[in-house]
Amino acid sequence: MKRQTAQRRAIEQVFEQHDRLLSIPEIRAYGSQIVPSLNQATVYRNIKQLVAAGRIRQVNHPDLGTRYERTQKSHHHHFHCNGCNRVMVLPGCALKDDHIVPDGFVLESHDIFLSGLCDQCAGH
Amino acid sequence: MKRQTAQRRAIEQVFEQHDRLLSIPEIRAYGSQIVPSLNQATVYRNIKQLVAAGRIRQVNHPDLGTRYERTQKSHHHHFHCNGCNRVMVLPGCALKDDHIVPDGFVLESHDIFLSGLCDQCAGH
DNA sequence: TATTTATTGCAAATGCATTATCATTTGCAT
DNA sequence: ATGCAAATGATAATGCATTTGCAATAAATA
Repeated sequence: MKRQTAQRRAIEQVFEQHDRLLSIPEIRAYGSQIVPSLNQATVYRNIKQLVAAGRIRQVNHPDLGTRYERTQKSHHHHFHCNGCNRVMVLPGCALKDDHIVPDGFVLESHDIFLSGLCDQCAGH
Repeated sequence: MKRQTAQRRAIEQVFEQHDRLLSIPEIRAYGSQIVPSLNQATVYRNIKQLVAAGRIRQVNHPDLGTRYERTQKSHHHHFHCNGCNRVMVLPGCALKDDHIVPDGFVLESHDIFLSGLCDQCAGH
């Protein structure tokens, strides 16, 4: 990551414009609107570097596979809309506070994946 | 699934003996203790049939990939121990009851994946 | 502006989980 | 006990996401 390139700027811009979990094809599609030549291999290469640099984070969604999002966000969970198939961010924590692991267990982290319909898809 | 075979019985037995999320290699390893010849392709074939028959369910763990568990269990979540690397079942629900999705959203399902240390790995 | 070399685009290659092929074995009805 | 089709074991093949090789392009630096 020693040089500024239009492709890399485009990819970062995609994450600014779409504040939700994105797949490689989505990143490539949105990025192509900025830099039409944008190649899939270039997306992979830059995503890898951005993850290594700590600017974006990989999320393995149980239903959708590998996705990416910007790191600079506070604790949140992901909501997958079965209507529009997008994954949006729900700020805050949905985990019960009390006593969810058995005695003796140490809880270090958790991931919560919600799904259903977003307001647009649910409302008629 | 028209015939009873030693292999299929062995695989079902594995799930009875190990009441947690199992990977294909784990199923194969435990099953081999019952039927030594047990082949990996046979495991895949039988797992597929057992899933189709509704006897076991596939779970895509965000950190560990594809795993399987018996269906006949009430609502629960999964705890991945970073010590012994097993995934155990925590009965009950750890989701906050109130107002976790924005207005207008419809919540249909959720998956919660916890991780940390189990009692055996945490206790000294 | 010329030079250097990181980065790109393209296509082929890789790794991996899963599936298909096929000869052999085995459950089960007769 | 026999015959037939389902199931197995061994291995090759597939699909897919991701990676790599390489020539061409384009940032940065002098």
